[in-house]
Amino acid sequence: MATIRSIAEHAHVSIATVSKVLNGKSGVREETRQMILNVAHELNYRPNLNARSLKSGRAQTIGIIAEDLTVFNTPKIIDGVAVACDEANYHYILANLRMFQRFGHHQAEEKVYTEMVRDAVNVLLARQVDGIIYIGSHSHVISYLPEYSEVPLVCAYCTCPSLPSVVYDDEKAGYDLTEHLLAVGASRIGMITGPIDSPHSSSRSMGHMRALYDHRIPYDPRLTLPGDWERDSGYEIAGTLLGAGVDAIFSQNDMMAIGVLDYCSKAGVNVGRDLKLIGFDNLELSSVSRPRLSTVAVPLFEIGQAAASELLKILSGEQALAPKLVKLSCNIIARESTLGTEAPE
Amino acid sequence: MATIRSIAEHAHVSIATVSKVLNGKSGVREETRQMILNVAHELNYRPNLNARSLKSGRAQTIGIIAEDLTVFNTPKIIDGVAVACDEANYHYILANLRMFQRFGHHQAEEKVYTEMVRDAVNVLLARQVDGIIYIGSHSHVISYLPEYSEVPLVCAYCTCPSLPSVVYDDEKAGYDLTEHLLAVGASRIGMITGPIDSPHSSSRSMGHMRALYDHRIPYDPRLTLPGDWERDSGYEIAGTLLGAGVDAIFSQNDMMAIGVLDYCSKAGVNVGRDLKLIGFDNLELSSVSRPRLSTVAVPLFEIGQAAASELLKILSGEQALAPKLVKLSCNIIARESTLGTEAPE
DNA sequence: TTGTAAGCGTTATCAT
DNA sequence: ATGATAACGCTTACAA
Repeated sequence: MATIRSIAEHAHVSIATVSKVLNGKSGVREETRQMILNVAHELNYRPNLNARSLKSGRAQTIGIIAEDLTVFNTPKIIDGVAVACDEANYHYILANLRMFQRFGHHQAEEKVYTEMVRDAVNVLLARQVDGIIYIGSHSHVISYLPEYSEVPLVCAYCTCPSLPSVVYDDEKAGYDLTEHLLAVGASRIGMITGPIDSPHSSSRSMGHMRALYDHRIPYDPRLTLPGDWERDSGYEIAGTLLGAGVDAIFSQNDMMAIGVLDYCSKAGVNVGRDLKLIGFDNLELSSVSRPRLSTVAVPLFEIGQAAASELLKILSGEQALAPKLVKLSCNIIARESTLGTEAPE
Repeated sequence: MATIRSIAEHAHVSIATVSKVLNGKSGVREETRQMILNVAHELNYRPNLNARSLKSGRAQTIGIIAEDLTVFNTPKIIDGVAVACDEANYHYILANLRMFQRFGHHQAEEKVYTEMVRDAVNVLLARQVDGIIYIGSHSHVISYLPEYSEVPLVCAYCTCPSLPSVVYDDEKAGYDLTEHLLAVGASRIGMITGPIDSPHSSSRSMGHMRALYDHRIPYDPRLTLPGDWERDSGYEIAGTLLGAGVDAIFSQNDMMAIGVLDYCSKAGVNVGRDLKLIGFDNLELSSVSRPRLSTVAVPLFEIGQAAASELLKILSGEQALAPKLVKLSCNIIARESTLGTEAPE
């Protein structure tokens, strides 16, 4: 590999001059400058970033810790981080905890997590990253992040009370989607929530109720039933809700909404016309069901971008490292299940 | 950050001694050794990997170039690479080309790709990676990889004629799945291929025909119809094939198989009993359709692992860098669409 | 405008 | 057994 020194030799100048040229510093005759540039190009010179970082103390690199790369949200978040990094001329190094691959849905002991995270942080730190972004595999509160790491840390798609965190806004999504339901003519809306202890559920429900209130529609609590995020619970609750005479259902995730679709297809309910249905998550599945499912898209890419830009701002000194919660809005994806089938087959 | 020097000071020894201890070299008194280890631990010492790589010339790091991180296969392949790296005590750096995000399905000009790849290689090389794994976003032949990069290069999920490449075995999958269809009682099998110029299609079809031949079943070419990978083509061709009296359909991807399911549900054909149906790709979708779709799972994780292990072998000198094609077997995922519904709702 | 030289954190050679 | 020192490729005062 060509080094700054070999260029200096070929160009018959000192390494300092080469360095200046390569770093775009002034104080070099244009002629010399061109000559050096030519030589560098001929030699196919590529700076050794490790050496540069060693010298300058800044690696222009951030670390990304992903709880699990194979969970469907993660790649898009990383994509967002990557774009923000590119724009800021930063690099990134990835560390994959493989939590889901390792433990599945089972919670391992907290200290196992703590250890895994600590190891990952150490590896990243050993590589001299200037900061770290932690990407949760689902939206939860993280308690096992190092209280104080030597570099700033930002959470994406999860929150840590002591850190800047970027998440999406469940409450607003619940509000917006309810307005959408009302806009397409719903007047009696049933809701299938997740398990009662889910913070997602309570926020989404809150948004729903607030939207109803703002539209002067009384909220009937009997029309809200808890599911377990799985398809079957959607199926069962759909029956109950339909029996109670709802003309719309807000299913708090797509999987349960698919269950609702199952029920309706069996019961001969025309979803989109007789029943307005909306899910949450924008699974690929939702664009493929019949009818296509209206749903809520979580701004994954944007979460990544925002997390990176928070971190970059901290690194540039533009902003202090302080607890902070950035909430990004979700997008309502309106499809046939609320709009109706324009062109029936 | 604690350095080797600060440890030396605290321990009242020279940095050379510290280095020896930290690298497990002999020639240090056990007492001194323990003392240094203690100090290092107290100071929370972490070696500066960049400095180490600068000095030693080896970074113990490979680069991963992903054509597009958000394409569904990619994360699992990376996961495989990551595990292999961890085991070998290597690190990895990711570069994401975002091809699909940038161009969608449109092919950009070849020189655009060439440039993107060259840039990515340069970035990785600037970070002193010892080798590179190139992950295609779909299985294709790559022509735009640098003829000669300064480090070894291995392709995963795509092939490059001049490089070691790890892919899955379409032909064998076609063979195996046909045997599965025969095993569950099929005797007249229709096949929906992709576009005629797709190499996947020809390999899968070849495997299919070979399996029929081996089982002494005459291949009826009129039962093979080309689709376009999309759902609608599955729907249409299903009608034709069913009209021709097939009792099984091999749809060369899941999406078209879903189209077949659409048709059958409309036509009142009981898939799993009256018609055996198998897809290809193991999309999440396939486990959620009704009936659940039998399909072929591509060994993504294993491809990543194998690619990494090829590269690692080359790096260790255990193997020379030479063109080579590693083909991994796919798994048949048998579900209700070929096994029938054991417990109908 | 150009060059000299120190030093970033390591490793490794060669003295002591 | 231990330590002094050069070198890896680079940046950056400072000197010329």
